[in-house]
Amino acid sequence: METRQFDRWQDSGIFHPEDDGTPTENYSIVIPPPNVTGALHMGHALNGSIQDCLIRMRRMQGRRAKWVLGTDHAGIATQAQVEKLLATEGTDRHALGRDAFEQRVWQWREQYGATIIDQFKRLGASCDYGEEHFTMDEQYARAVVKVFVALYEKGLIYRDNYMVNWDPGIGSAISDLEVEDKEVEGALYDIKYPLEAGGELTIATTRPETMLADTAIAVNPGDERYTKLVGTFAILPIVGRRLPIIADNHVDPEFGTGALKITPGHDPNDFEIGRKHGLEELTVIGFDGRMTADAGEFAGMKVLDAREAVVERLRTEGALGEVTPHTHVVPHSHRSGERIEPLVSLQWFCDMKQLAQPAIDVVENGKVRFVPERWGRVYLNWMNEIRPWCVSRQLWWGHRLPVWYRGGDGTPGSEEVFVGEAAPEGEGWTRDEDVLDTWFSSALWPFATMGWPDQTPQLKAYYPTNVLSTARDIIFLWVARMIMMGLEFVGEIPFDDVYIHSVIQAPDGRRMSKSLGTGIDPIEQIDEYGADATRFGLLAMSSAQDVRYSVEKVKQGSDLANKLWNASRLILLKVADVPAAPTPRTAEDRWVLSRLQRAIAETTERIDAYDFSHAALGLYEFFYNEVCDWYLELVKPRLYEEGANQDVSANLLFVLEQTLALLHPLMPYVTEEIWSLLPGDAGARADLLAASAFPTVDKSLVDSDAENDVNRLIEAITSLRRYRDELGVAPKVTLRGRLVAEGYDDGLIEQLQRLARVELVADDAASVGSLAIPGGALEMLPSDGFDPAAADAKKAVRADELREEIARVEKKLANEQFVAKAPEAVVQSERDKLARFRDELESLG
RNA sequence: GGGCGCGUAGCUCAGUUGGUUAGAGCGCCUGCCUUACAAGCAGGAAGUCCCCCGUUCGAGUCGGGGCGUGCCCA
Repeated sequence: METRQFDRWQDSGIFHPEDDGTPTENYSIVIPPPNVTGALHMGHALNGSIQDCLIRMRRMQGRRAKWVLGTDHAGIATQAQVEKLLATEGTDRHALGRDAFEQRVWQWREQYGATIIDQFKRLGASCDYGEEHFTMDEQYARAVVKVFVALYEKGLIYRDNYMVNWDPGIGSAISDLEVEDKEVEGALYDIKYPLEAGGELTIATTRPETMLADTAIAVNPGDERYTKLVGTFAILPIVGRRLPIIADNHVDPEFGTGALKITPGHDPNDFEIGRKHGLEELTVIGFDGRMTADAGEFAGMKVLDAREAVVERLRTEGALGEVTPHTHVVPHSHRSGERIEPLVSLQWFCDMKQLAQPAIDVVENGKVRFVPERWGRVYLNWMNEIRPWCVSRQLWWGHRLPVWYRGGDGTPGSEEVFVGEAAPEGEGWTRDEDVLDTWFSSALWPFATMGWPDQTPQLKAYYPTNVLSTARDIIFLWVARMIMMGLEFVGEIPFDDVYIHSVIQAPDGRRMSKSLGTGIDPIEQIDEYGADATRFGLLAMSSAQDVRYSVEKVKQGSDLANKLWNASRLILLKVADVPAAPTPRTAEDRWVLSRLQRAIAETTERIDAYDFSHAALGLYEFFYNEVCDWYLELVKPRLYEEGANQDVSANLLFVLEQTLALLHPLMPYVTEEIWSLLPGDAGARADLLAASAFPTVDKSLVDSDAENDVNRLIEAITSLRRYRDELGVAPKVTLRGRLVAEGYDDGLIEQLQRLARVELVADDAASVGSLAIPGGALEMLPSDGFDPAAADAKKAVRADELREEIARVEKKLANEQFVAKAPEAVVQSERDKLARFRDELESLG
């Protein structure tokens, strides 16, 4: 069923709107590009449901609705996958060579790159599948090069020897955002540094092996213990180098001994201090994660082995003090999981300060709006402290830097540099080996997918897009950079709204992750419960916070789908073949049409406000509790009439049709399927629900009086049912009673009798029980199956409750402050309440 | 260290600018194979709204403090 409907949508072309009109008239979303290596996870499934809900509603509202689809080449992740594959073949990328390796990656993409897109189709996502973008497409690559060159020419991209996060696992620098701090059980080693002037200075460190590259010792200028030492020298154990003792505010006097060894080549903080004080940057750890030749006897050792060896050597020299267990945070690569090695390296950086300012402005002035609002502040905090971005990666899979070098004396940095969109003229140029950070290209996604740098019709029709829907962990990686690049290169924000959706956690509250074994596969949920139920469930459980995965909500969705089927079966089986139209004749007709108007208004408002949970649950409530539980039951007598009632048929069809349309953005499949069964000109709907109009409120159908009347009827029926149940009256027994209440016309009285199984008679015999209903009371008359003793007991319980409530309200009204200060309406409602309780107590007799 | 959340029924969560007897789904209990649906229907029980103090006629909601818990940034 799902495949059939999906194909009908696809074939109809509605997913692919023309490149006409303006971005204001049109509605567009670019998908946050999923990783080409990836499979659909719960976050994608939720985000897909959200975006599809928005797109489908706008499309039904008559706008050109375009959902731009594609994937990200994900440099590191993809390269790692292919390298793993090569390893199983007993080879590696170096044996293959760069060109062959790149070909293998492309091959790999051909084979696996469509997985996630196929999975989006299963979800029912109405993306424009006619164009599938990829961050490594030829046209896209042009955009990337153009941006790089432009930023270089502006002086914002530059090459520098700077401390980077080196990931020895993949052999590349990575950005700050790809680094994750983890707590590690280590030790704090006290090392004694002899002082030139005599004596020694003990320094605590977690990384003794880096001492080989120490070039200073620092103390806090306010630390009186060391004031005398500033300006003097210490001797580095093992190596024998003279280390100046300097003063720097950065040193925490509370940590360790208050004196800090400074290793500018291997620690980010030390690097800053080193640059400030003009210290030498020595390197003893190499890019391969082993000690370099400058490490002397330790050369070639792995870092952790060198640590032990250095400690041992210090011990034999008598330079080792106490060693105490110590838990500290160590940066790890988000990519390979390995410990980050902070290394000074010649890399390409992008200075973000200048780009950030306009991107800060548009959020501050509300041009770009975050939902929920608080994420805007998170964005601004980060943007205000933005730091240079290391954009070069020592990988083979990605956009190669448009940079060429010539000459030089062999040391990096001494060459002639050329940056341009095409290779430079002349001999002897070699191109930079490195590629750009994947996120550099994803930052261009909202406009590069639309053909930029060409001024394409698509760009004119759909940029800026309306909303970017994504998870909060992507705010810095994507959202911020997309806004900066959009403003810089198109001169326009990339999207009006940024909707930050919930992160879905495992049912036990832990992170959903494959490695923890806490992941739940959305495709399995779709297999088990259907795409509609999965979508409904995800939307219903989403909120402004993180939420735990709740399979109950998915089941609720599947219950709703089931209910739609069954209710439709009843309707389609019984109605006359008439056009769907609102044709109110009775109170329940006016009631349901009025309730429908409220459902339309609420659903529209909620989706407009990205409140998907209430939109979903509100429609569930409307259809279950109002349409099925009451309207269908109320109209059954008319429906079962000989030859089917024309008015009720038209009404039922109208209500069903409108409900299907309201639900379509949330549950596209089942609604489309039922839609195709509705009687139309040819006895079945040939037109697609997906292309039909989204319901709008018809004010003439709003009828508060009818709502009141039927709500009162419902309350009366429910009260009587409860009363019967509490008194142990058998379900089939029809009671006898006398109605002593205002506001029930003949129609309502008939419904009350039927649905609560009571015969209302004009009999002035003494009552044997009394039940409060809206507008008065229902007095019970003796009848078979009715036990007056039970009724008396019940009456006593109720009377006690009432006396309690009356006392409470009386006390409230006796409070002069309350009567004087509370709004009149509140006071009046308390008075009404009191009157109602007193009446009811009275009626109990 | 700085920041942002969360704590309401057994579970997962709603709860508008403070104002009926605080809600839903699931689970639980009772009854019903009522001709759309037993994957259903009818009804029910169940809450010290984390704790303390304050503001207010009135606090789940606002303010302060505390406890517990999760995340982000440095």
